[in-house]
Amino acid sequence: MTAKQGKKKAQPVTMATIARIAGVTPSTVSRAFNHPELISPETVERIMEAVRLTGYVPNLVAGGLASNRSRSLAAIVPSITNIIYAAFVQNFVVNVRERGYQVMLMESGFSRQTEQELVATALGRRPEGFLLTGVNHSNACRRQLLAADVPVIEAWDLTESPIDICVGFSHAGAAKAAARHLVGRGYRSVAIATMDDERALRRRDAFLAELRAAGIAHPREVTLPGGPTLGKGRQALARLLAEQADDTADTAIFCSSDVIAHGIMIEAQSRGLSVPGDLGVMGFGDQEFAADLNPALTTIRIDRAALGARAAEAMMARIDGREDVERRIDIGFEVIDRASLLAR
Amino acid sequence: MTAKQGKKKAQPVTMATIARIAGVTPSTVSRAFNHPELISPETVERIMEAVRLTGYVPNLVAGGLASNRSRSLAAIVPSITNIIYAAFVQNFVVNVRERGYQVMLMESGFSRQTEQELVATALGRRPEGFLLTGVNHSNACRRQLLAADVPVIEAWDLTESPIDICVGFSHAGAAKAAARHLVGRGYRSVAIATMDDERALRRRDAFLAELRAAGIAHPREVTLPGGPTLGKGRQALARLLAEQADDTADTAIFCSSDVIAHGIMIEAQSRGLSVPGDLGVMGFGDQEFAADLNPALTTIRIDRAALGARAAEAMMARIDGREDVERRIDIGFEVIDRASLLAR
DNA sequence: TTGAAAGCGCTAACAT
DNA sequence: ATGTTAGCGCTTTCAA
Repeated sequence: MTAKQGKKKAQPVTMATIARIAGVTPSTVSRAFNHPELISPETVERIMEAVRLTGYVPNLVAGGLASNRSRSLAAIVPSITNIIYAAFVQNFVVNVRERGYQVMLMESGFSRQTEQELVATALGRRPEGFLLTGVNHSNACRRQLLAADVPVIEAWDLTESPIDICVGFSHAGAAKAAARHLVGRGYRSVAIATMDDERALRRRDAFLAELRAAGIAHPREVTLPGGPTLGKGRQALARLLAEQADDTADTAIFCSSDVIAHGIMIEAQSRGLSVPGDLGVMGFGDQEFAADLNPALTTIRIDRAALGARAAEAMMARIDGREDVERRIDIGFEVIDRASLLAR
Repeated sequence: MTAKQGKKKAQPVTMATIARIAGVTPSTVSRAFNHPELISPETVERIMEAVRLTGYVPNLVAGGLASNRSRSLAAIVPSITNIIYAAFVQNFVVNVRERGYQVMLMESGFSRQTEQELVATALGRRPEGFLLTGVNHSNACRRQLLAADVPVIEAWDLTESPIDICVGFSHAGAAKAAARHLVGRGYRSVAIATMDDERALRRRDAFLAELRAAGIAHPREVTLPGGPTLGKGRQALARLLAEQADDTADTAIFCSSDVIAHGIMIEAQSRGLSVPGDLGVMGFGDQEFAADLNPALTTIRIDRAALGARAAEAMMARIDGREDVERRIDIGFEVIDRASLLAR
């Protein structure tokens, strides 16, 4: 509108524009934004006035190039549509935003290969740090990350040898706690319905081992590929029932996800089986809906908000150059005892 | 490792490094990446060899500054943890990725004020386009977007006067279709359980109007604040029942979300009410779980994958400078008839 | 098909 | 407290 000289294209307002209007040099404008304490209040005010006047928005990509600080972070999760990861990453995003960081969110689909490709792509934008899911990455991926020499937070899992920092909980520990809880409830016939992703399988192994240790002989098992859905939960029970049609009584099923547990409860209901009367069900994750099911679902709570917040905190600490950061942050888990198991 | 001269900090490999190794100038390297057809195959090969050797990753922020093309897009959705929006945006992301675009995903929490702040922040990174949710934005927001002079896709809703392009469906139309479906099924006693976000309220209004037109006098109504949860669905039925304890028979409830519908089904079950026998339930969205409920949920399907894909398509068309793009893309909706209503 | 040169919009020593 | 001066790592005319 106010294009002077009627030039073809309205030339964009840059820091130089602001400097001219405020009667200072660009460096002063830059300082007014980044280190206002170095500039006299009056000058800052004049500059801000010019900013208001023009609607100037500092170009962060230019700034990033000059300062070698992109103020961006890369986050790679297995799935954005899985609320488990969405809630976690959301908390991470909110926490780093407060510090002026923008996150580029990417989805690996549980594939190490994809993860690696995403890391490579992300690297092009020079993020100042990476948030990864899990601790199992391809060698190429680790190599690239190491070469980039930026903080790397591995979330959702714990390892003795993180790339940089890991924040999560012991999947084996959680699964063992589940097994003990079931055994403690008096269940001697136990089954497991599990997704086939790495962490779920790790839980399965620990769960089975703990059962064996408790003298429970032949736990039934059904593995479900891909992401958890109600439909897969229903199938899981259907399959389990097909295998041992006669006696489900006194059986409890541990699921790798609350969603699967929920599906099992629906299938049970549709077959006239009562939970927990005819069948005990235990979930994993303590999603929002777990307490609202009927019966309310016994499950294992993972504090996803804390996970995101701690990851953000660790990331910021590293970016600030602090070396005193814990390299292995355990957020723990908690067995949440509700009504979907028999109390004996 | 191979830091020559034992200098303090291993200086990063840039385009100049590659140029030196390949025996060409930086401009040739740049062309090899962006316009390989202008370069002799042998030269390209030598350059790629140097890239492999060094693990060079082009700096997109420098490139973006030089070319004034950030190859990034901003997307603002009300909530990332609501699967409805997550699925939509996921499809958008996947589709623009294929074209080399990275998206910065932000969450407005259904607040116009927040949305505007996010737009302002995003602008600093000079995205080449914006994906917004809904068609209702603050004036400041519209102004900024207009000033930025980039493509803006407004999704999930349709309007006669989009900022640039809108892709969505008629919420009024969908709600009316729901009302007609219920009336067609013979329901004369109808209730609505709705969230309080803008689009849900728009559906409610249209739903109520259509009922009125059909001569249905006093539909009961319960409004639920915030995001949809199973718990809120349960509460909704509890409240409805508290108001008309005597006769729920022959009543159908239309919900603004499948999740609410699901909660209502759970509450009904816990009270010994049969669906659809004692109570009809209709959802909205056709989420993945809807078909797996017991009874399967009658609902209105919104093709979220198509929504994301069409939005991406429109965005890319605009970025390519095509002017022939439809400004108002209707993806429609579909009544999905399942078992949660009585068939009379 | 390739090179030379001039910037993109900003930041960060180094001066003053 | 502010100005000067070099870049940051790339792209893109314009030449050759």
